[in-house]
Amino acid sequence: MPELPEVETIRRDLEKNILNQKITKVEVLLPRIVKNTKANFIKKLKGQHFNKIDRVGKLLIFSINPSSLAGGKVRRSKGDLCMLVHLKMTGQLIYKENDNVIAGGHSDSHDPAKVPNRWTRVIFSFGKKKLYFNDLRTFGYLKIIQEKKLEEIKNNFGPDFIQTEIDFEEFKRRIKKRQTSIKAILLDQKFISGLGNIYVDEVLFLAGVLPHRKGSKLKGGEIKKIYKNIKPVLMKAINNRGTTFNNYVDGGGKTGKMIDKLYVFARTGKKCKKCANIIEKTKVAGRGTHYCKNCQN
DNA sequence: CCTTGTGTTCTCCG
DNA sequence: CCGGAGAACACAAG
Repeated sequence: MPELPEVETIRRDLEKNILNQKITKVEVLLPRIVKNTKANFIKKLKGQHFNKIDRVGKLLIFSINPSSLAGGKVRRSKGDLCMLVHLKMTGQLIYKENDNVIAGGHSDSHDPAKVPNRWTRVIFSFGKKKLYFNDLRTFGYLKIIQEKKLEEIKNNFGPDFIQTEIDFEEFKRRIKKRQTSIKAILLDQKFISGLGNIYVDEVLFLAGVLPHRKGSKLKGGEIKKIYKNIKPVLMKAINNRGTTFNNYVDGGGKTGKMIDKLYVFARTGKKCKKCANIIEKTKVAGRGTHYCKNCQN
């Protein structure tokens, strides 16, 4: 379940490795994963290069430039193209320096530690170097769009606490007028972007607020605690290269180190790290929700 | 059956 | 009846 810290970790890993390299081959193994047709997708990418990777919420934006400009001054115009990549729940972007073809040269391996494997959907080649897009449940997508459409797409995302300064009074005012649970509010990508199920539970634990509480009923002090904990939770997760709960790996195919540092998520039945109470699990906003009823009110 | 991020559709309420 | 908010559903596969 890649959320902001996992997507940001991948973004940074890929920026170090694939920028300004000519895309020599694009293989689409599962056509419906690319949003415009397979033929068009390949045509728009082949022979070009990526010169920048941005992120808005959990969405990655790869800028596409003609390879004749590789390494040179980046000049972008409205007609230029971008590739959007959303990992949804089980998408992966794994970069490999060497040709790491599995034994026998087949791509039907059931070993998730090897690429390509049976969940590999798209392969980008930069000469011998490869970037694999894997997706077990195939909710993720890759899509070529015009740069001028970006503004409209970005408008669907709220600020993310990492790239943007957020005014507390505005944050409080907007929470106060919502009649739904604070968990649903924090999961709402139009309100703030980047948080998913894991980090919403973590933020609410640290803020001492129960997830089912309605936004309108929260006290100013409680909203302040939520506000103050969002950035630290995300930064800590980025510094630990993300949470590998089941499927997530970084841009080099390695697991994250954040799972051991979580307070409540996936700790049902275990002792609270602050008060030794038992962590409980329930359902809020349709999602599995973990909390400590002693530390949260 | 359960799991989840997001887009779409349905329902409710004033 | 309208608009908007929120809830429910759809999606896929293990």
